[in-house]
Amino acid sequence: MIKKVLIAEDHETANISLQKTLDDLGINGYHYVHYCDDALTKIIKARQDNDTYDLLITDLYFEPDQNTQKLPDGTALIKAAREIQPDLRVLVFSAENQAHLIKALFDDHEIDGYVRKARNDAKELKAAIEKIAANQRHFPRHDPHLITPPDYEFTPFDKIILSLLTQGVQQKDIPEHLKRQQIKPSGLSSVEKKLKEMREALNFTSNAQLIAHCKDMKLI
Amino acid sequence: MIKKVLIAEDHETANISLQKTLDDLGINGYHYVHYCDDALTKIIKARQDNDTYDLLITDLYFEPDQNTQKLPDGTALIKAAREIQPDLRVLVFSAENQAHLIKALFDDHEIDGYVRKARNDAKELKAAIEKIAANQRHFPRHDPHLITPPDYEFTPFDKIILSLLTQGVQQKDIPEHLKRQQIKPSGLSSVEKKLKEMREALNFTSNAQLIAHCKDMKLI
DNA sequence: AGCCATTTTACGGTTTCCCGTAAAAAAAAT
DNA sequence: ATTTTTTTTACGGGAAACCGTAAAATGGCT
Repeated sequence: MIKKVLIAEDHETANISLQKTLDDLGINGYHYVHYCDDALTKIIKARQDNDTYDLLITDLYFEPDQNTQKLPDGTALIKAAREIQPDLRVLVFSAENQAHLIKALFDDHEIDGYVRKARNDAKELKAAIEKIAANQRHFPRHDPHLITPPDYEFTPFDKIILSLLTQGVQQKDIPEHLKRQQIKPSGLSSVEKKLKEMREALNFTSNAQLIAHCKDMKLI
Repeated sequence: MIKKVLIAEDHETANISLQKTLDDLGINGYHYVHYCDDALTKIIKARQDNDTYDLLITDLYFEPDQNTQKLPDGTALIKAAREIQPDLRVLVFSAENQAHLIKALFDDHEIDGYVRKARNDAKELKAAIEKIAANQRHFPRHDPHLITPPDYEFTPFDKIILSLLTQGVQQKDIPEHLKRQQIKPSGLSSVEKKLKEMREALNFTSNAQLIAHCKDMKLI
């Protein structure tokens, strides 16, 4: 049964709709906040008062503003919240549509549901909350707008190289940057090999194409 | 005075919040739709019935689904609506944060207000509607998250070149692609000059950096 | 330690890209 | 129609990227 819910969502309109959704479901024991840090504070407080939340509904991305926050995003909030209260159920409500990122939420953070901000999101929210109340997980239904998982797994090293390229560092100068950061393979040949490997894995012909793709995937 | 309002917004939750905002303002003569085409239909019908809308509140981007639509986005809706009813006032409500795109809405489409989906969007919506009711335009307040206007104006020709590069066409092969599409300057030197010009205008050192930037700006 | 497997680096040859200059073509002006 | 101006193209040298191969270094393993 779900009685006490915490909403963490910085967009005021989205927050209001979440509240209305809970009203419609007859769940009136909810609080809402517009910052990750406030959410964590409430979770800690509730734990101390032995009156924990049954469900956290959170967005993934929070826009930074003048109030500096410790928790950078929803994922960090989930991680921190679970350290306080491991049995807290979590429903993520976000516009994110990259399948591998959503999959990672289920796999690595064991979230209980994901609803994408999209055409029928209010109806889907209700369905998700009811499923979670029945101790089921709610996976996004097959959605043609979910971007298919990447055909290649980018390592941190890959991302560093690509990131340097996007910053305007030319290939031949990448080795010195790597050495400065004490990153293990730093030879120019290794950089060339890595780039070739990425291009071939994705069937690309140029680095330009590779960088464009990574930007689309929001990898860098 | 604003009495009759049309809401065009595909995200159900956002749509609900817009309705609630109008309720709070005491405006109860509103209709809402989830598709651009439906919005235009209603505007045409209202015109025929001599009961036109006072205000259109619309999103910019509508996700395509199985219902094929004639109007691709909010901008097209605004354009089409104004042809039916030139005095229709328009408030755009979108997550878009590129200043030059928002500016273009005010300049080219003479919209009456813009509210960005962000932290205090519900309060800002109310302020915007009240200002429009008082025959004023509502410009987004100075917002650090509005992306500053680009330092370089990309021509269609620029975009074609960049687009070819992101598709994996190598530079030396761009001339034949241009000739095939019968685009006027098609020499390799012209392509090189253009790229150099773009890089220098933006203080970039490589094409990789240039492409990354354009992807960030959603220009390609 | 010594040996093997793997990874990393160094080196060359080739292709592509970069950039300046000059020739050619096109457009504008007289 | 001819000159002037601007735009486009062609060409060539030099730098960077690409790619295969071989040498060197690294990391287990007995």
